[in-house]
Amino acid sequence: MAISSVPPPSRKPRFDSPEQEAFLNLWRTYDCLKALEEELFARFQLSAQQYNALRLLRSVYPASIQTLALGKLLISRSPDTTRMLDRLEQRQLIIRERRIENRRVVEVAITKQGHDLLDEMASDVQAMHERQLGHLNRTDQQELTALLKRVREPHEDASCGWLDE
Amino acid sequence: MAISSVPPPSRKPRFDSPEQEAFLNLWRTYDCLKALEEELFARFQLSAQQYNALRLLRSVYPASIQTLALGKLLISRSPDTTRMLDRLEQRQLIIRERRIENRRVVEVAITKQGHDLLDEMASDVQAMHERQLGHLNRTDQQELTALLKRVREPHEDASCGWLDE
DNA sequence: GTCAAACGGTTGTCTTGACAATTGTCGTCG
DNA sequence: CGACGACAATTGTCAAGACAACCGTTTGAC
Repeated sequence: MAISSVPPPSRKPRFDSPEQEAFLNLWRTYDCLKALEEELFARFQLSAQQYNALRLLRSVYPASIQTLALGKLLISRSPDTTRMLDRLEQRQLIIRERRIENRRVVEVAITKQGHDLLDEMASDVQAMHERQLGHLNRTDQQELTALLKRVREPHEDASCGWLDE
Repeated sequence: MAISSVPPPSRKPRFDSPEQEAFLNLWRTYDCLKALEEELFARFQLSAQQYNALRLLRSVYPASIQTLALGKLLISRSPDTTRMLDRLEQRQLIIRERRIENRRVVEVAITKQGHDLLDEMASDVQAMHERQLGHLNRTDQQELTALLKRVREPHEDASCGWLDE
């Protein structure tokens, strides 16, 4: 089979359906904003997931939370919570402790160093979010958030419930 | 440092800013819909990126396209186009051919088998998109798409221009 | 012509995510 | 008490993604 190298003769429709167009735009937009995130987090040697884990741990501080419960709270389901926490523990940003009364569960909490790191990052994170979405006015932001929630609504009960609210 | 195991004393605000709330919703929603995609594509032993590559190749058929140009058209930037195409070529879904007049460039095109696979998947893909976003009416879909485009607008020129339109 | 820079793609290497099986622990039922 | 199933977490393994260095090729300057 030979390959012709003439320019595209007739541009076919870009999307097969409006649903596909919406989803591909969602994907593309997420990917676009994610790049801004990662650029920032990389400077602190963190992944977005790790940052969110720290953020969640701070939100329950001074209490702690079980490993699997934390995993469910994370934005994207990650079956690999253990190893992600390993890396955070190595840097002493979190502390893990096996319960005495139930040795199956491991409680996770953020440390002083973890708090300090979040504080150190705070202003940069705020600036990054400003770059990401600051050009939308408050109304549009709320509308976007509302639309996204409605997109998830029929799926929440299935595999992707969000317990962080 | 001891870990207290009492329930959270006072729920802290879930988000640091409306921008963060919007972005985390975007992330979560993308992740949620992606799960539906992957469930489908896995049945055909494809990744979402590979499916989109095939879709793009079909859209320029019978012409072909250069490797790097295809990489730029893909939804999320992947520096690893070569190996992804390797897998597609092994299954004879695409064909690659080094140009004679410029031996640097490699032209990529979809094959008969590639077309057949897309045809075979078509109805399932349509049904999946229906499940993803079918519960939004046409107006809301368009509004979501429009909002997402406006989100990307100031970033397009930077690292994430979308050439597929 | 010859050399150097730019280009297109490929390969190596390391980290990260995905899925499955395993370990250790607890509750419970016989 | 002892065995079994359920549960929380960990570990093993493999495929994907990220980043950078590396060919082969072409172009252009001199």
